[in-house]
Amino acid sequence: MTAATFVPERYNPQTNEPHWREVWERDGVFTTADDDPRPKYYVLEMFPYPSGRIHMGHVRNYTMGDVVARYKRARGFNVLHPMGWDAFGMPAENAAMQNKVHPKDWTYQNIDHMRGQLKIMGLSLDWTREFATCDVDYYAQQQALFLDFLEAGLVTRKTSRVNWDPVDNTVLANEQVIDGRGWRSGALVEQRELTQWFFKITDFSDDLLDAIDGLDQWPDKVRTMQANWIGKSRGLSFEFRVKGAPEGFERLPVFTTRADTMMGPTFAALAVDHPLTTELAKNSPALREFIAECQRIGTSEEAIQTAEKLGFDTGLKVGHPADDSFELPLWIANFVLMDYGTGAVIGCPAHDQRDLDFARKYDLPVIDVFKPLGSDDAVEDTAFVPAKTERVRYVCWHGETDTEITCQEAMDRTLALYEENGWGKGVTQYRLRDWGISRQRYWGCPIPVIHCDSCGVVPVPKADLPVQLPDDVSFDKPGNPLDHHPDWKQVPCPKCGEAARRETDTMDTFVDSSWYFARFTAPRAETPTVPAIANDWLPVDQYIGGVEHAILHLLYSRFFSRAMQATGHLAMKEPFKGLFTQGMVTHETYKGADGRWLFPEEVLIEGDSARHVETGEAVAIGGIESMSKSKKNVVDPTTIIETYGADTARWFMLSDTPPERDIEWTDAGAEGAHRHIQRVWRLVSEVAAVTPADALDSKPDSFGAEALALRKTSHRMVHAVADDIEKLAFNRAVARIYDATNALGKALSAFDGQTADMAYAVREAARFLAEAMQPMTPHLSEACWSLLGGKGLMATKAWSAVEDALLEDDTLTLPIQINGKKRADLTISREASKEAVEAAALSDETVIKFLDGNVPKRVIVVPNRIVNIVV
RNA sequence: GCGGGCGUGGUGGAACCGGUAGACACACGGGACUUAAAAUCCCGAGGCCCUAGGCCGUGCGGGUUCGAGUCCCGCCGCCCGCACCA
Repeated sequence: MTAATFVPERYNPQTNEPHWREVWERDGVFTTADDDPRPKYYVLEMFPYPSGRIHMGHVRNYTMGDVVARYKRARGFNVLHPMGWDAFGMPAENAAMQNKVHPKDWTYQNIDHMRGQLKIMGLSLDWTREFATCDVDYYAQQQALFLDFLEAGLVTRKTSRVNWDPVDNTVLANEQVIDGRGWRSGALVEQRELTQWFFKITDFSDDLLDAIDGLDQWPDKVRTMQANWIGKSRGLSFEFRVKGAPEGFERLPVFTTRADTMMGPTFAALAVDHPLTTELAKNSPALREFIAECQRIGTSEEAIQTAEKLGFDTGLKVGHPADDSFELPLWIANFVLMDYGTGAVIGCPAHDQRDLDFARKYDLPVIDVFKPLGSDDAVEDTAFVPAKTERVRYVCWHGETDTEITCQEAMDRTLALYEENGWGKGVTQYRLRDWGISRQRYWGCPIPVIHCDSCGVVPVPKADLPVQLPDDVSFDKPGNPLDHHPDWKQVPCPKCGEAARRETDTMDTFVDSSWYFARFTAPRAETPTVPAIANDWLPVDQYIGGVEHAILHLLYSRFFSRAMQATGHLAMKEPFKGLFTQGMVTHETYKGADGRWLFPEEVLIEGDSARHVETGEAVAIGGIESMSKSKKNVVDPTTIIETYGADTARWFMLSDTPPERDIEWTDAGAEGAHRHIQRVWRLVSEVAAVTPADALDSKPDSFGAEALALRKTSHRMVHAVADDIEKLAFNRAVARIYDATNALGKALSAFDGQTADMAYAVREAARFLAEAMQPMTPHLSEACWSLLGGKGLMATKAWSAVEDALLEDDTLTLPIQINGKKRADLTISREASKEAVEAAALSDETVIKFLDGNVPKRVIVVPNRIVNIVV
C-alpha cells in the first residue's frame, strides 16, 4: 500500500477515550506511592467548589495541571497530582433555603456529578487521595489544628463589624449587600459589632513580606500585590490634643505616611466607628443620624472608598502637634478607615486627593506645602502628590522658605525634628489586619471551643474531637441554624462540668483551603499531617489557579504553613514553590429583543448579525465577557466533550492563547482543534500503513536531504515542546506541534514507500508527534502509540531523547540593516567571525547599492543576530 | 477610590537578553478532487502607492538608542482584587 491509496478511518473519541481511561484505571497508572525512589514532583490545581457542574474555567485549569503532571511523569518524576473539593460555603445553605435540600446532600450530590465530569477529561489524577473539606475526617483535623494554634498563641478574640440585616436578623456577606440593602429582605443594612475569632496573621507581617523575595517562581504581579496588601510603611505617629474633649479623649493618637505635609493640614478627621465618634454620638442625635447613614454603605472597603465623601463637623478643635495654637477643626469622615492606622487622620488637602475632595466639598482651606519645581500654581481640583523621590520646592518649611529637596528628604527631616522636640516619633505601620475567621453560618467547620460562665472560653479537649455538625437542622428561619438548634450547643464545661455552650460560629472557608495541599500528602492520617511524608512532598512544585486568588487564598496559605511549622505539623514556611495564575474563559454575550440574556445554543450567527434559533427574532451580539451563569454566555464542557471528545476540549484550551491571558471560547476554534486531532490520527494511520512496523529498529547510515529536514523538524519540535511545557508556554508548544504536523503531512504526500531513510524519518516523526502531544491529548496519543506498535502505555513512557546534532544548522541567515531598516539577507556560517560577517555584509550587492558610494560610519555586528550599517 | 495587570493584521496570537514585526492557528478568498456535498489537499493574504521597488504600521503622545512591540515619561481603553463569594 502507498500513501496515495490508503484511506484511514476517522478517529472516534467516543469509543477510544473511555477505552484508554479504563486501561489507565485498571493499571493504576496514576496512583502515587510515597516510597517511590524517583525524585518527587507535586503539581496541584486549585480545587473546585462543588457548585454542581464543572465549567470551562475548570477545564482550562485542570488541563494545564494535567499537562505538567503527565510531562513530569515522562521526565522520570514520581508525580503527586491529587484532587479534592472545597466543599463548605454559602451556596449550599442558599440551596437549602430555596430548595429544601440539606446542604450535605446537595454538596455530596454535586461532588458525585462533578467527579464524573472530571473523570471524562482524562486527567492523570490520583483519585485514591480525594477528599472534601466537609468530610468529618477533614474538618476534625482542622479543628485539631485550630486547638494547636490556640495553644501556640496564634488565635485571638476581638470585636469586629459585620453587615447586619435587621429584618432577617442575620449577618450578611459583602456580596449579599446590594446598594446598601440586604439581598433577600431589601432592608437597609446596619453594622453590628460582634466578638469574633481571629488568626494572628499580623504576627508574621514582616516574615510574610520578606519571604516574598524568595518566591522567585511566582509571577511578579502576585508578589507585588501581596507586598502591597501587607502594606508596610514608615511614617509619623503623633497625638491630637482635643480641645474640650470628653473625659479620656483629650489626646488622640494619629498616624500619617506623609510627614512632609505636616506644614499644611487644614482639618482633622475621625473614622465613623472611632471610639470618640461613638462617645460624641451619645449626646448628638445629628451625629447618630450621620453615623447611621454612613453605616448603610456596608463594611467593604471598596464601598466605603468609592462612596461620596461625607463629613460631620464635631465643632471641636485639635491643636497641631508642633504648634498647639494652630487649630484644626475636627470632623467625622466616612472615608477614614478605623482598620488602618489609628482611625484618625490629619487632612492636608493640597497633597491628598481624598482630603482635597473633602475640603472642596465642605469649604475648608487648602494650603500648598510644596510646589513642582518651576511652577507657582496653587492646587485647584487635583492634589499635587509627587513620588517620594521627586524634588519639589517647599514653600514654607519650619522657618525656611523655598527649600528644594525631595519629599523623602523632607519626610526624614520632619521625623527627626518631631522626635527631637517630642512632638511625635517615627513608627512602622502595616495595612495587613488579623484574619477574622468567625462566620455565623451552619455549613462550615465548627470552631471547637466551649463558653462557660465560670471558666470563660474553654477549648474542646482533643479527645472529644470532632465537634460534628448536627444533621437535624432547619433553614426555615434566617440566622445561624447551629444557634437555633434545640440542644446542639448545650454541653457541660470540660473544665468544671457545669452547663456551658458550644461556640456556634463556624470557620471561614478560606481556612479549609489553607492547608488542603498538605492533607493530600497523607489524606487518611489521624493527625492533620504525617510530618515526615508532608515534608517529603512539600512545597507544592507547581500550583495553578485563577488570579482572583492572588492575595487572600495565597496569603492565608502562607500564614498556615508558618503556623503549622510553629505547631510541628510541617517543616516549611512556604507552601507553593511555583505558582501560575491562569486567565479566565470568555464568550460572546447575546441579548434577545426583550433584553434578556440568551444561551449561545439559542443563537444562530449569520455573518455579523444573529437571530434566535427557534423564534427567528433578532439577537444583539454583546461584548466578550467572562463566562457567567447570570449572562448565560456559558458553554457546557460535557456537551463539548460528548461532541468532540475530551482531547479536543483540552487541545483547544491550550492552543493559541497564552495560559495567563483570558481565552475566548468559539465554536470555530473548537472545530479547528478537532480537525487537528483528526489530522494527526489520519497521518499516523497512514504512517502505520505505508511504512514497515520495524522501520525504526535499525537506523540508516545516512539520510537524504528530505529525510534529514523532516528529522530536524521532529527533533527540534520535541526539544522545543519540552522547553515550552517547562515554562508553561502551552500555546507555543501547540504552534510547534502544528509545524511538525505540517512537515509530516508534506513528507508523507511525497513519500513513495521505497526509501529506508524516509521510512525511518516518517515513523520517527509520527512517534514524536504522538509523544509530544501525550500530555495534552492523552487518549489520542495512546491510540497513536498503540497503532505504531509502541510497547506498554504512552502514559508511562519516558520522554524521548533528541539528537543534539539535529538541533542546530551550520549556516544561518542574518538580516542586514542600513540605518536600522532591513535591506538584505546574508547567509553565512554560524562560526563566522565578526570581521568575516562585516566583510561579507559590506560586499553584498544590495548593500553596495544602498550605500551608493557612501562610506559606513559604523558597522554593528551582533553575532548570530543582525548586522546594522550606519551611514 | 486604592492596589495590580493587559492592549500587535478581519480574529487568537508569535517575536527568549533591545536586533528580520505578524511564526502557528481561526475566519476569509481562489483552485484541485467529487454527479453533488462533506471531508481532504494546494495556493493567497497587514495597510497604502502604478510596478521594479518603496512608504506606513505593535492603543495614543513624547523620549532614550546604531536599532524600540520590547526600556523611560505622560495619557486613553479594558480587565482583576479590595479582607463575610469561592
